[in-house]
Amino acid sequence: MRVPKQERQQLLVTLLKEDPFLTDEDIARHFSVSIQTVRLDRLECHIPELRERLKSVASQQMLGTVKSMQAEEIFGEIIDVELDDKAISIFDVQDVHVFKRNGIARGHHLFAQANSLAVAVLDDDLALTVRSSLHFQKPVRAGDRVVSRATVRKETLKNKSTVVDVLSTVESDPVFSGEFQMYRTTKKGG
Amino acid sequence: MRVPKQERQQLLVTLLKEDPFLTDEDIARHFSVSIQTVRLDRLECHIPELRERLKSVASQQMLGTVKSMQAEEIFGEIIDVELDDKAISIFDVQDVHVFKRNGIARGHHLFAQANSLAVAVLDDDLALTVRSSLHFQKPVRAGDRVVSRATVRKETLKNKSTVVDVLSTVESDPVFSGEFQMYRTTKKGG
DNA sequence: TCCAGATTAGCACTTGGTATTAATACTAAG
DNA sequence: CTTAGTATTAATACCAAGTGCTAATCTGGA
Repeated sequence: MRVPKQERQQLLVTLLKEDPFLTDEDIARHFSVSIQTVRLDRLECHIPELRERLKSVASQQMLGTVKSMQAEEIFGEIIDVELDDKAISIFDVQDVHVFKRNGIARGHHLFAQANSLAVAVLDDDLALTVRSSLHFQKPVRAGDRVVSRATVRKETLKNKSTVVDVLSTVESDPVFSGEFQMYRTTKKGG
Repeated sequence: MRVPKQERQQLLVTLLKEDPFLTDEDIARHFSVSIQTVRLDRLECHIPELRERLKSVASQQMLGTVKSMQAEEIFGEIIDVELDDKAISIFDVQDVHVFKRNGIARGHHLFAQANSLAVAVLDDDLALTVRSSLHFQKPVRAGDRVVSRATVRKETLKNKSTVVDVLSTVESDPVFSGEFQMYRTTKKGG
Protein backbone atom coordinates (compact mmCIF):
# COMPACT_ATOMS: atom_id res chain seq x y z
CA MET A 1 0.00 0.00 0.00
CA ARG A 2 1.72 3.13 -1.23
CA VAL A 3 -0.34 5.67 0.63
CA PRO A 4 -3.07 4.86 3.13
CA LYS A 5 -6.58 5.28 1.84
CA GLN A 6 -7.59 8.30 3.88
CA GLU A 7 -4.50 10.27 3.05
CA ARG A 8 -4.86 9.36 -0.61
CA GLN A 9 -8.41 10.66 -0.64
CA GLN A 10 -7.38 13.94 0.92
CA LEU A 11 -4.60 14.26 -1.62
CA LEU A 12 -7.13 13.49 -4.32
CA VAL A 13 -9.28 16.42 -3.30
CA THR A 14 -6.44 18.91 -3.41
CA LEU A 15 -5.04 17.35 -6.55
CA LEU A 16 -8.28 17.88 -8.43
CA LYS A 17 -8.67 21.34 -7.02
CA GLU A 18 -5.40 22.23 -8.67
CA ASP A 19 -6.02 20.26 -11.84
CA PRO A 20 -9.63 19.27 -12.51
CA PHE A 21 -8.68 17.96 -15.95
CA LEU A 22 -7.36 14.57 -14.81
CA THR A 23 -9.17 11.43 -15.92
CA ASP A 24 -9.57 8.50 -13.56
CA GLU A 25 -6.81 6.82 -15.54
CA ASP A 26 -4.45 9.74 -14.92
CA ILE A 27 -5.31 9.68 -11.24
CA ALA A 28 -4.82 5.93 -11.04
CA ARG A 29 -1.33 6.28 -12.46
CA HIS A 30 -0.61 9.18 -10.14
CA PHE A 31 -1.39 7.13 -7.03
CA SER A 32 -0.30 3.78 -8.47
CA VAL A 33 -3.69 2.21 -7.85
CA SER A 34 -6.31 0.76 -10.14
CA ILE A 35 -8.95 2.81 -11.88
CA GLN A 36 -11.59 1.09 -9.78
CA THR A 37 -9.96 2.29 -6.61
CA VAL A 38 -9.98 5.82 -7.91
CA ARG A 39 -13.68 5.52 -8.67
CA LEU A 40 -14.41 4.25 -5.19
CA ASP A 41 -12.41 7.13 -3.80
CA ARG A 42 -14.34 9.66 -5.85
CA LEU A 43 -17.56 8.02 -4.80
CA GLU A 44 -16.71 8.24 -1.12
CA CYS A 45 -15.50 11.82 -1.43
CA HIS A 46 -18.46 12.88 -3.54
CA ILE A 47 -16.15 14.03 -6.30
CA PRO A 48 -17.93 14.15 -9.65
CA GLU A 49 -16.49 12.73 -12.85
CA LEU A 50 -14.21 14.63 -15.18
CA ARG A 51 -16.92 15.97 -17.44
CA GLU A 52 -19.01 17.25 -14.58
CA ARG A 53 -15.96 18.88 -13.06
CA LEU A 54 -15.17 20.64 -16.31
CA LYS A 55 -18.78 21.63 -16.71
CA SER A 56 -18.80 23.33 -13.33
CA VAL A 57 -15.44 25.01 -13.86
CA ALA A 58 -16.58 26.21 -17.28
CA SER A 59 -19.86 27.52 -15.95
CA GLN A 60 -18.00 29.57 -13.38
CA GLN A 61 -16.03 31.01 -16.26
CA MET A 62 -19.24 31.89 -18.09
CA LEU A 63 -20.65 33.55 -15.00
CA GLY A 64 -17.37 35.35 -14.62
CA THR A 65 -17.29 36.65 -18.17
CA VAL A 66 -20.68 38.25 -17.83
CA LYS A 67 -19.66 39.84 -14.58
CA SER A 68 -16.32 41.05 -15.81
CA MET A 69 -17.81 42.36 -19.03
CA GLN A 70 -20.18 44.31 -16.87
CA ALA A 71 -17.47 45.13 -14.41
CA GLU A 72 -15.45 46.86 -17.09
CA GLU A 73 -18.22 48.83 -18.69
CA ILE A 74 -20.82 48.89 -15.96
CA PHE A 75 -19.78 52.23 -14.60
CA GLY A 76 -22.58 53.84 -16.36
CA GLU A 77 -24.73 52.03 -18.81
CA ILE A 78 -25.29 55.22 -20.71
CA ILE A 79 -28.89 55.52 -21.74
CA ASP A 80 -28.98 59.01 -23.17
CA VAL A 81 -26.41 61.48 -24.45
CA GLU A 82 -26.67 64.94 -25.96
CA LEU A 83 -23.11 65.79 -26.79
CA ASP A 84 -21.66 68.75 -24.95
CA ASP A 85 -24.93 69.22 -23.17
CA LYS A 86 -26.14 66.42 -20.94
CA ALA A 87 -26.14 62.68 -20.45
CA ILE A 88 -27.72 60.04 -18.27
CA SER A 89 -26.47 56.66 -17.15
CA ILE A 90 -27.69 53.98 -14.80
CA PHE A 91 -25.69 51.68 -12.58
CA ASP A 92 -27.21 48.72 -10.78
CA VAL A 93 -25.33 48.17 -7.57
CA GLN A 94 -24.50 44.54 -6.93
CA ASP A 95 -23.00 42.60 -4.07
CA VAL A 96 -19.53 42.89 -5.53
CA HIS A 97 -19.67 46.67 -5.36
CA VAL A 98 -20.25 46.95 -1.63
CA PHE A 99 -18.16 46.59 1.47
CA LYS A 100 -18.77 43.18 3.00
CA ARG A 101 -18.65 44.74 6.43
CA ASN A 102 -21.49 47.15 6.15
CA GLY A 103 -23.09 46.54 2.76
CA ILE A 104 -22.43 50.08 1.55
CA ALA A 105 -21.20 50.69 -1.98
CA ARG A 106 -17.53 51.54 -2.34
CA GLY A 107 -17.11 55.17 -3.25
CA HIS A 108 -15.01 54.55 -6.31
CA HIS A 109 -17.88 52.88 -8.09
CA LEU A 110 -20.05 55.95 -7.76
CA PHE A 111 -17.11 58.05 -8.80
CA ALA A 112 -16.46 55.77 -11.75
CA GLN A 113 -20.01 56.09 -12.97
CA ALA A 114 -19.96 59.85 -12.69
CA ASN A 115 -16.50 60.22 -14.15
CA SER A 116 -17.24 57.93 -17.08
CA LEU A 117 -20.36 59.91 -17.77
CA ALA A 118 -18.43 63.16 -17.69
CA VAL A 119 -16.02 61.72 -20.25
CA ALA A 120 -18.81 60.37 -22.40
CA VAL A 121 -20.79 63.59 -22.58
CA LEU A 122 -17.81 65.39 -24.05
CA ASP A 123 -16.75 62.54 -26.34
CA ASP A 124 -13.55 64.13 -27.49
CA ASP A 125 -10.56 62.26 -28.72
CA LEU A 126 -8.92 63.28 -25.53
CA ALA A 127 -11.11 64.15 -22.59
CA LEU A 128 -9.36 63.85 -19.27
CA THR A 129 -10.38 64.68 -15.77
CA VAL A 130 -8.18 67.41 -14.32
CA ARG A 131 -9.86 68.24 -11.04
CA SER A 132 -13.02 67.25 -9.35
CA SER A 133 -14.77 67.70 -6.07
CA LEU A 134 -17.24 65.17 -4.85
CA HIS A 135 -19.90 64.82 -2.27
CA PHE A 136 -21.06 61.41 -1.16
CA GLN A 137 -24.38 62.40 0.31
CA LYS A 138 -26.02 59.13 1.22
CA PRO A 139 -24.93 55.51 1.42
CA VAL A 140 -25.87 53.34 -1.54
CA ARG A 141 -26.55 49.65 -1.14
CA ALA A 142 -26.66 46.51 -3.25
CA GLY A 143 -29.86 46.42 -5.28
CA ASP A 144 -30.05 50.19 -5.63
CA ARG A 145 -30.27 51.59 -9.12
CA VAL A 146 -28.17 54.71 -9.33
CA VAL A 147 -29.18 57.21 -12.01
CA SER A 148 -26.50 59.74 -12.93
CA ARG A 149 -27.21 62.98 -14.75
CA ALA A 150 -24.37 64.98 -16.20
CA THR A 151 -24.70 68.56 -17.43
CA VAL A 152 -22.00 70.50 -19.23
CA ARG A 153 -21.48 74.07 -18.11
CA LYS A 154 -21.65 76.47 -20.99
CA GLU A 155 -18.77 78.69 -19.90
CA THR A 156 -15.55 77.25 -21.30
CA LEU A 157 -12.48 77.99 -19.28
CA LYS A 158 -9.46 79.61 -20.85
CA ASN A 159 -7.23 76.55 -20.76
CA LYS A 160 -9.15 74.16 -22.99
CA SER A 161 -11.13 72.84 -20.08
CA THR A 162 -14.81 72.37 -19.41
CA VAL A 163 -16.77 71.76 -16.25
CA VAL A 164 -19.29 68.95 -16.00
CA ASP A 165 -21.69 68.68 -13.08
CA VAL A 166 -22.96 65.25 -12.15
CA LEU A 167 -25.79 64.36 -9.81
CA SER A 168 -26.53 60.76 -8.95
CA THR A 169 -29.80 59.69 -7.42
CA VAL A 170 -31.48 56.55 -6.14
CA GLU A 171 -35.21 56.82 -6.57
CA SER A 172 -34.98 60.59 -6.92
CA ASP A 173 -32.97 60.74 -3.74
CA PRO A 174 -29.57 62.46 -4.23
CA VAL A 175 -26.76 60.14 -3.18
CA PHE A 176 -23.76 61.68 -4.88
CA SER A 177 -22.79 64.89 -6.59
CA GLY A 178 -19.59 65.88 -8.28
CA GLU A 179 -18.01 68.64 -10.25
CA PHE A 180 -15.56 67.51 -12.92
CA GLN A 181 -13.14 69.85 -14.60
CA MET A 182 -12.30 68.16 -17.88
CA TYR A 183 -9.41 68.79 -20.20
CA ARG A 184 -10.13 68.45 -23.91
CA THR A 185 -8.23 68.94 -27.12
CA THR A 186 -10.44 68.62 -30.19
CA LYS A 187 -13.78 69.96 -31.38
CA LYS A 188 -15.68 72.72 -29.59
CA GLY A 189 -13.28 72.75 -26.72
CA GLY A 190 -10.14 74.24 -28.31
CA MET B 1 -35.42 24.97 -45.39
CA ARG B 2 -35.91 27.09 -42.27
CA VAL B 3 -32.73 29.08 -42.42
CA PRO B 4 -30.20 28.90 -45.25
CA LYS B 5 -27.06 26.98 -44.47
CA GLN B 6 -24.62 29.87 -44.34
CA GLU B 7 -26.75 31.97 -42.07
CA ARG B 8 -27.35 29.00 -39.80
CA GLN B 9 -23.64 28.39 -39.51
CA GLN B 10 -23.01 31.99 -38.56
CA LEU B 11 -25.77 31.82 -36.00
CA LEU B 12 -24.23 28.62 -34.71
CA VAL B 13 -20.95 30.36 -34.02
CA THR B 14 -22.53 33.16 -32.02
CA LEU B 15 -24.91 30.75 -30.32
CA LEU B 16 -22.06 28.64 -29.01
CA LYS B 17 -20.11 31.70 -28.03
CA GLU B 18 -22.96 32.65 -25.76
CA ASP B 19 -23.67 29.12 -24.57
CA PRO B 20 -20.92 26.56 -25.15
CA PHE B 21 -22.82 23.97 -23.13
CA LEU B 22 -25.21 22.91 -25.87
CA THR B 23 -25.04 19.35 -27.18
CA ASP B 24 -25.51 18.62 -30.85
CA GLU B 25 -28.98 17.43 -29.97
CA ASP B 26 -29.80 20.75 -28.31
CA ILE B 27 -28.49 22.59 -31.34
CA ALA B 28 -30.42 20.38 -33.72
CA ARG B 29 -33.64 21.20 -31.91
CA HIS B 30 -32.74 24.87 -31.84
CA PHE B 31 -32.41 25.03 -35.63
CA SER B 32 -35.00 22.34 -36.39
CA VAL B 33 -32.50 20.23 -38.31
CA SER B 34 -31.07 16.79 -37.76
CA ILE B 35 -28.12 16.05 -35.55
CA GLN B 36 -26.13 15.04 -38.61
CA THR B 37 -26.59 18.46 -40.12
CA VAL B 38 -25.34 20.05 -36.95
CA ARG B 39 -22.27 17.85 -37.09
CA LEU B 40 -21.58 18.80 -40.68
CA ASP B 41 -21.97 22.43 -39.70
CA ARG B 42 -19.54 22.10 -36.85
CA LEU B 43 -17.14 20.28 -39.15
CA GLU B 44 -17.24 23.03 -41.75
CA CYS B 45 -16.92 25.76 -39.16
CA HIS B 46 -14.17 23.96 -37.27
CA ILE B 47 -16.19 24.03 -34.10
CA PRO B 48 -15.09 21.33 -31.68
CA GLU B 49 -17.49 19.06 -29.85
CA LEU B 50 -19.12 19.92 -26.54
CA ARG B 51 -16.48 18.30 -24.36
CA GLU B 52 -13.64 20.04 -26.10
CA ARG B 53 -15.46 23.34 -25.86
CA LEU B 54 -15.95 22.90 -22.14
CA LYS B 55 -12.35 21.86 -21.75
CA SER B 56 -11.12 25.05 -23.36
CA VAL B 57 -13.57 27.27 -21.50
CA ALA B 58 -12.55 25.61 -18.26
CA SER B 59 -8.87 26.01 -18.98
CA GLN B 60 -9.36 29.71 -19.58
CA GLN B 61 -11.04 29.82 -16.20
CA MET B 62 -8.06 28.12 -14.57
CA LEU B 63 -5.70 30.61 -16.17
CA GLY B 64 -7.99 33.46 -15.24
CA THR B 65 -8.45 32.65 -11.57
CA VAL B 66 -5.10 34.09 -10.62
CA LYS B 67 -5.61 37.22 -12.69
CA SER B 68 -9.14 37.94 -11.53
CA MET B 69 -8.15 37.53 -7.92
CA GLN B 70 -5.67 40.32 -8.49
CA ALA B 71 -8.06 42.32 -10.61
CA GLU B 72 -10.58 42.64 -7.80
CA GLU B 73 -8.18 43.85 -5.19
CA ILE B 74 -5.74 45.59 -7.44
CA PHE B 75 -6.86 49.08 -6.54
CA GLY B 76 -4.06 49.46 -4.16
CA GLU B 77 -1.99 46.55 -3.12
CA ILE B 78 -1.40 48.03 0.27
CA ILE B 79 2.19 47.61 1.26
CA ASP B 80 2.34 49.58 4.48
CA VAL B 81 -0.17 50.87 6.97
CA GLU B 82 0.19 52.76 10.23
CA LEU B 83 -3.38 53.05 11.43
CA ASP B 84 -4.74 56.56 11.72
CA ASP B 85 -1.44 57.92 10.54
CA LYS B 86 -0.28 56.94 7.06
CA ALA B 87 -0.38 54.19 4.46
CA ILE B 88 1.17 53.31 1.12
CA SER B 89 -0.17 51.27 -1.77
CA ILE B 90 1.01 50.46 -5.27
CA PHE B 91 -1.03 49.97 -8.39
CA ASP B 92 0.44 48.60 -11.58
CA VAL B 93 -1.44 50.08 -14.49
CA GLN B 94 -2.35 47.52 -17.14
CA ASP B 95 -3.89 47.70 -20.57
CA VAL B 96 -7.37 47.16 -19.20
CA HIS B 97 -7.12 50.32 -17.12
CA VAL B 98 -6.49 52.72 -19.96
CA PHE B 99 -8.58 54.30 -22.68
CA LYS B 100 -8.09 52.43 -25.90
CA ARG B 101 -8.14 55.69 -27.78
CA ASN B 102 -5.23 57.41 -26.15
CA GLY B 103 -3.65 54.89 -23.78
CA ILE B 104 -4.25 57.07 -20.73
CA ALA B 105 -5.48 55.51 -17.50
CA ARG B 106 -9.12 56.07 -16.67
CA GLY B 107 -9.45 58.47 -13.80
CA HIS B 108 -11.57 56.24 -11.69
CA HIS B 109 -8.77 53.75 -11.24
CA LEU B 110 -6.54 56.37 -9.72
CA PHE B 111 -9.43 57.52 -7.61
CA ALA B 112 -10.17 53.95 -6.57
CA GLN B 113 -6.63 53.41 -5.43
CA ALA B 114 -6.58 56.63 -3.44
CA ASN B 115 -10.04 56.16 -2.00
CA SER B 116 -9.37 52.55 -1.00
CA LEU B 117 -6.21 53.68 0.70
CA ALA B 118 -8.06 56.41 2.57
CA VAL B 119 -10.52 53.79 3.81
CA ALA B 120 -7.77 51.36 4.75
CA VAL B 121 -5.72 53.81 6.75
CA LEU B 122 -8.67 54.49 9.02
CA ASP B 123 -9.81 50.86 9.23
CA ASP B 124 -12.97 51.55 11.11
CA ASP B 125 -16.02 49.38 11.05
CA LEU B 126 -17.61 52.12 9.06
CA ALA B 127 -15.39 54.50 7.16
CA LEU B 128 -17.13 56.26 4.32
CA THR B 129 -16.06 58.98 1.97
CA VAL B 130 -18.18 62.09 2.43
CA ARG B 131 -16.45 64.63 0.26
CA SER B 132 -13.31 64.78 -1.74
CA SER B 133 -11.53 67.01 -4.12
CA LEU B 134 -9.12 65.63 -6.62
CA HIS B 135 -6.43 66.79 -8.93
CA PHE B 136 -5.35 64.64 -11.85
CA GLN B 137 -2.00 66.23 -12.48
CA LYS B 138 -0.42 64.10 -15.15
CA PRO B 139 -1.62 61.30 -17.43
CA VAL B 140 -0.77 57.80 -16.34
CA ARG B 141 -0.16 55.02 -18.84
CA ALA B 142 -0.12 51.25 -18.97
CA GLY B 143 3.04 49.91 -17.42
CA ASP B 144 3.33 52.74 -14.92
CA ARG B 145 3.57 51.82 -11.27
CA VAL B 146 1.53 54.26 -9.24
CA VAL B 147 2.59 54.69 -5.62
CA SER B 148 -0.04 56.25 -3.37
CA ARG B 149 0.73 57.77 -0.01
CA ALA B 150 -2.06 58.62 2.38
CA THR B 151 -1.66 60.76 5.47
CA VAL B 152 -4.32 61.34 8.11
CA ARG B 153 -4.76 64.90 9.29
CA LYS B 154 -4.52 65.14 13.05
CA GLU B 155 -7.32 67.62 13.51
CA THR B 156 -10.58 65.74 13.82
CA LEU B 157 -13.64 67.60 12.68
CA LYS B 158 -16.58 68.03 14.97
CA ASN B 159 -18.91 65.70 13.08
CA LYS B 160 -17.07 62.41 13.41
CA SER B 161 -15.13 62.99 10.27
CA THR B 162 -11.46 62.92 9.42
CA VAL B 163 -9.50 64.23 6.48
CA VAL B 164 -7.04 62.06 4.59
CA ASP B 165 -4.62 63.51 2.06
CA VAL B 166 -3.44 61.24 -0.72
CA LEU B 167 -0.62 61.85 -3.14
CA SER B 168 0.03 59.42 -5.98
CA THR B 169 3.30 59.39 -7.87
CA VAL B 170 4.90 57.56 -10.77
CA GLU B 171 8.64 57.44 -10.30
CA SER B 172 8.50 60.27 -7.77
CA ASP B 173 6.50 62.34 -10.23
CA PRO B 174 3.16 63.51 -8.83
CA VAL B 175 0.30 62.34 -11.02
CA PHE B 176 -2.69 62.64 -8.72
CA SER B 177 -3.60 64.24 -5.43
CA GLY B 178 -6.77 64.13 -3.46
CA GLU B 179 -8.29 65.23 -0.21
CA PHE B 180 -10.79 62.83 1.31
CA GLN B 181 -13.17 63.78 4.05
CA MET B 182 -14.08 60.50 5.71
CA TYR B 183 -16.96 59.70 8.01
CA ARG B 184 -16.26 57.24 10.79
CA THR B 185 -18.16 55.77 13.70
CA THR B 186 -15.99 53.65 15.97
CA LYS B 187 -12.62 53.89 17.70
CA LYS B 188 -10.58 57.07 17.81
CA GLY B 189 -12.90 58.89 15.54
CA GLY B 190 -15.98 59.23 17.74
C1' DT C 1 -36.04 16.14 -66.37
C1' DC C 2 -31.79 15.61 -64.18
C1' DC C 3 -28.06 17.02 -61.29
C1' DA C 4 -25.53 19.09 -57.34
C1' DG C 5 -25.71 20.47 -53.01
C1' DA C 6 -28.03 20.02 -48.68
C1' DT C 7 -29.93 17.08 -45.59
C1' DT C 8 -30.94 12.87 -43.19
C1' DA C 9 -30.12 7.99 -41.74
C1' DG C 10 -27.54 4.02 -40.16
C1' DC C 11 -23.78 1.66 -38.32
C1' DA C 12 -19.33 0.72 -36.14
C1' DC C 13 -16.21 2.64 -33.03
C1' DT C 14 -14.20 5.91 -29.11
C1' DT C 15 -13.87 8.22 -24.36
C1' DG C 16 -14.74 8.50 -19.95
C1' DG C 17 -17.43 7.47 -17.36
C1' DT C 18 -21.77 4.69 -13.94
C1' DA C 19 -23.44 0.63 -11.61
C1' DT C 20 -23.01 -3.77 -10.09
C1' DT C 21 -21.09 -8.09 -8.87
C1' DA C 22 -17.35 -11.03 -7.98
C1' DA C 23 -12.75 -12.24 -6.90
C1' DT C 24 -8.50 -11.38 -4.47
C1' DA C 25 -5.23 -9.38 -0.87
C1' DC C 26 -4.17 -7.86 3.69
C1' DT C 27 -4.81 -7.30 7.78
C1' DA C 28 -6.52 -8.01 13.02
C1' DA C 29 -8.80 -10.78 16.39
C1' DG C 30 -10.34 -15.07 18.26
C1' DC D 1 -5.05 -21.34 11.74
C1' DT D 2 -9.37 -19.51 10.71
C1' DT D 3 -12.48 -15.98 10.01
C1' DA D 4 -14.43 -11.48 9.66
C1' DG D 5 -13.76 -7.08 7.63
C1' DT D 6 -11.73 -3.75 4.91
C1' DA D 7 -9.17 -2.45 0.75
C1' DT D 8 -8.22 -3.34 -3.71
C1' DT D 9 -8.68 -5.14 -8.27
C1' DA D 10 -11.26 -7.26 -12.08
C1' DA D 11 -15.06 -8.02 -15.19
C1' DT D 12 -19.24 -6.97 -17.28
C1' DA D 13 -23.18 -4.34 -19.01
C1' DC D 14 -24.58 0.09 -19.93
C1' DC D 15 -24.76 5.37 -21.08
C1' DA D 16 -23.79 10.06 -23.24
C1' DA D 17 -21.85 12.48 -26.65
C1' DG D 18 -19.42 12.25 -29.69
C1' DT D 19 -16.15 10.73 -34.68
C1' DG D 20 -15.98 8.68 -39.29
C1' DC D 21 -17.89 6.68 -42.98
C1' DT D 22 -21.38 5.29 -46.41
C1' DA D 23 -25.71 5.54 -48.34
C1' DA D 24 -30.09 7.28 -49.14
C1' DT D 25 -33.34 11.12 -49.73
C1' DC D 26 -34.87 15.93 -50.65
C1' DT D 27 -35.02 19.97 -53.13
C1' DG D 28 -34.30 23.97 -56.10
C1' DG D 29 -32.87 25.54 -60.41
C1' DA D 30 -30.84 25.25 -65.58
